[in-house]
Order: sequence, then C-alpha cells, then structure tokens
Amino acid sequence: MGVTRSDIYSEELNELADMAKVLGHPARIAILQHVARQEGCVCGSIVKSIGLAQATISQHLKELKRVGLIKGKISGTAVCYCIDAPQIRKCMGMIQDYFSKDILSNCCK
Amino acid sequence: MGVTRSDIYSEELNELADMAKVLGHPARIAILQHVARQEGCVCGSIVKSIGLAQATISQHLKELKRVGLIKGKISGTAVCYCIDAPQIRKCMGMIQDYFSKDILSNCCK
DNA sequence: AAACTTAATCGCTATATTGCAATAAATAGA
DNA sequence: TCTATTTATTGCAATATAGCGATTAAGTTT
Repeated sequence: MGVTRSDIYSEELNELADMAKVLGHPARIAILQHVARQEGCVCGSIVKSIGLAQATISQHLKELKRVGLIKGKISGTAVCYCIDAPQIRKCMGMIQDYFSKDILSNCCK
Repeated sequence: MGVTRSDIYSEELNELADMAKVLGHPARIAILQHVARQEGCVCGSIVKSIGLAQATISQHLKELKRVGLIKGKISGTAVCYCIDAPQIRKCMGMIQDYFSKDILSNCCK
C-alpha cells in the first residue's frame, strides 16, 4: 500500500501501532534480546551475533531508539546500547491494557 | 529494505515478529477493537466505522486471519468476524514471556 | 599528524505494503 | 431467473522497508 492513513486514527492508536511495528521484525527482537541478556551492548557485538551487515544493524538500532525501546550511551568510539526499561514497561502496559479491556469478549460463540 | 532474512532467525522468533507486524498497523488494531467491543462483526460495519475502502478493510481482515487473531464465520452473504481468544492469549503470552524473561536487566546503569 | 577503530549516514536495488477502483463470487430475496 | 447485498480478489500506483557497499564522522592510539 505505501501510505498509512494515520490521520484517521487517534494519536494513542498510532503510537501503539508504531511500537508494534518496530517489534515486528525478527532482527529487532533479536537485538533487544541480545542487549537485554547482556551478551554485549556495542553495535559490533550485535553485528557478529546476528549476522547482518553493520549498516543494517545500525538502521535497526535507529528504529528501536526512535520509539524509545533502547538508549545509546557514547563511550569512546563505541556506543553502549541499553534497554529503556520504563519505556518497555509502558509499551507492555499499552498492549496489556488494550487486550485486557477489549479482547476478552467475543461476538460469535 | 524489502526482503527480511528470516532464514537466520528461529521459527519462534519469526512467528513472534510476524504477529507483532500484523498488530503494527493502526487499522488492524482498530478492527480488532471494533470487533472485540461488539460494535459489529461484519465487514460492512467495520468499513463504516473506520473509514477506509471496503477492499482495504478486506485485506486487513485477511492478514488478521492469517496469523489467527480473528476467525470468520459465514452467515448468508455476510461474514461474522470474531476474536480468536485462545490465539490472542498465546500471542500475549509470547510477548510477556519474552519481555519478562529478558528485558528486566540492564547493561549500563 | 597518521593510522586505526567504531558507528552513522548515503546511495542504491529489490521487495513489501498501503490504498483504492473495478470486478468477481456467492448468497438472498423478489 | 433477475436483482440486490455482501465480501473477496485483481490490478494498479504510490510509498515504505530491508539490505548492503561505500563513505563519512568522531574518537583513540601510536
């Protein structure tokens, strides 16, 4: 399709969808996993672990940073990426809220 | 990017990402919401509620069905879509497991 | 300063996604 | 049967995304 008509949805809905979209790529989940498990937080370590090119990983990191799921801390020439725990909790909360409020009922038994 | 290298990730990881990807569009979340709140389960009702073309909604419904988040039950010329609660719970479980197992630690305090 | 290390950005190609109008398919009702 | 009604499918245009090589940027080390 190309252009998502985000103008017709609420801001909250767009934010939730955006977060889910960023999580909707296996490389990005794998990056989060790698960082969270403390297997290494610098880009080079992630590149080795996942097996995509450095440029590709860097782009995925940028997306994760954009929605606030990770934070980067410069240390010398390297950057240490870490999970942004409060943001993750917020994200989880949004998903849980959404599902628990609405999804438990069912129109056709 | 275009082609996701899904061959380099585990099947479980790909499945989780696929689910998140489907949730990563505001129209699809809005559809789930509409159906779950019992505001109407037929395609026409969703079309009116959301404001996208019928063909577009039909495609989103197809995606939601593909990953099993909804089920469709034919009744006459209409189709009643309902939430697939067990699948939603499975999806929620995967996300929660993932986050609670890994994400709570933090490499750079 | 020159060489090295590490990550970000640029430019490109290939593919996927979004959206819609038009059409097809399937059923219901006159 | 003919006509609505409802949803799915097809075909298309516009845009977004994934991936990578090459380059740039910024900091270290010698």
